[in-house]
Amino acid sequence: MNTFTEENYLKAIYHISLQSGSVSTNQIAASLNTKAASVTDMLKKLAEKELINYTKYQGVTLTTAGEKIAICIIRKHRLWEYFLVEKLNFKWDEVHDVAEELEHIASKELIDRLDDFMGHPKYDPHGDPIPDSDGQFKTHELKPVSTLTVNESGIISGVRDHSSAFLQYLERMQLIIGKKIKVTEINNYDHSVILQVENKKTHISREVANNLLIVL
Amino acid sequence: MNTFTEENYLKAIYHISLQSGSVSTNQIAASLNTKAASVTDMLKKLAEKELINYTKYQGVTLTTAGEKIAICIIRKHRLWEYFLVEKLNFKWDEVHDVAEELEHIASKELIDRLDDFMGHPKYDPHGDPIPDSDGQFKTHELKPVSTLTVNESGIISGVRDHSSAFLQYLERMQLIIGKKIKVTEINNYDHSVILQVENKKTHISREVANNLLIVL
DNA sequence: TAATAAATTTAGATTAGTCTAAAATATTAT
DNA sequence: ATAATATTTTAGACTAATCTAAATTTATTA
Ligand SMILES: [Mn+2]
Ligand SMILES: [Mn+2]
Ligand SMILES: [Mn+2]
Ligand SMILES: [Mn+2]
Repeated sequence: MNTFTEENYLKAIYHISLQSGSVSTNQIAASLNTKAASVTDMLKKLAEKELINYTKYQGVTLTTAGEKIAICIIRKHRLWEYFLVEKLNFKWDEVHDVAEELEHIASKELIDRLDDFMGHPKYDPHGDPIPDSDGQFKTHELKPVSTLTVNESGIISGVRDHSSAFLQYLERMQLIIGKKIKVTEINNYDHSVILQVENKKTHISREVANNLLIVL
Repeated sequence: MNTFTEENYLKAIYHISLQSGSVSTNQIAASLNTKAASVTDMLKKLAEKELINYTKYQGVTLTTAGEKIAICIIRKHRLWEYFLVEKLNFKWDEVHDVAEELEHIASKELIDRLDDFMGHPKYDPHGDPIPDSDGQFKTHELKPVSTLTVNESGIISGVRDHSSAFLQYLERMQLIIGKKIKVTEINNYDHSVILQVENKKTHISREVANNLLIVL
């Protein structure tokens, strides 16, 4: 098996590659709060184990084996987050750090039974898809509220920023996964947006509109 | 906070001291499948942190702080075992190894909410008491079936041997926590015991009778 | 009490993961 | 194309946890 540290590197590489395509040493270092020199050392080890493709100075990609491990960790992370929110009544902004620990519990049996126990949820509390036992999951195409024009509407389905500050703000504003919203006005000057949410109007900044994701 | 390794040492010291009173370097090494030299190194570190009282060649005892940590780990271990059996349908012989990992998840909030979720169970699946949030727990006085005489009875309430071989055997024989048993006969030659369990008779060896615990 | 055996500690190495500082390579801008 | 800058890798050192082998201390037993 792999160490916690190796698992965290694989997960970081997976997440970065989803956004930027290629994955650089510095990106990994930033994402794991470590130094580039440490990353280089670990990349050599992961390449040795054939979990990544690595050529000096050229960045890395996951091998099939590496990606499988990364997705398995992400499955565990998101299932535990779902458990914490749905069964133990944690708030959606409180679960990430505990899930960072729980995701490294090895037992596959455990996570599959937990999945059964909760009825095979498809999305975690932040709207991110939960891979199934075989690592399969579908990404629904999400777009930021900021891409909508006046009178367009959608259903809140995810967040781009996972920070607890942002999550707490959304909860306070009742901008919660599953709610239907409609854009009633866009401010010409600062691009802030006024939303119709149920029977209330809510005014959000451009930045919030950029980080709040919907499906049509 | 403490490392997993430190936590495992504290837990081992706690368990050994319950049985043998004093705790020697070799006992710890045996219990953790490591070498005496490694134990000595760790004892120095734990003494430095004031979690144990240690004088060279004299064995160790836990300080109040050390005992508090040990009990906290044991609470987590036993609550997770309860969760695995009661909520995820694991068998009682399958949960120990996973609990050995889960017990090191740090969050106190998590374990207290898990405790709430399950309704504050008092005993784990093997009959061992679960310390409450403040580390308090009561030990009911258990005695081995082998101490009973003919016609005495009791309720199965714990095991002395936690090996899966023994647990699987008990389950196969339907000798399960909570069942009432009565000694109907004791074999003079090999000290094996015949039990009345509900409407059936069950024949168990001296060794099993020694490792199966009851309350009167 | 002195010799022997057992338990424990020390000395010196090893491995995983990390760091800083310096060297090498790649990128960008003139 | 060359110089300046940014990125990445290497070199060398550190900590935590472990090991084996040797030295020391304690316990046993003659
Ligand atoms: Mn998360
Ligand atoms: Mn999430
Ligand atoms: Mn156990
Ligand atoms: Mn148990």
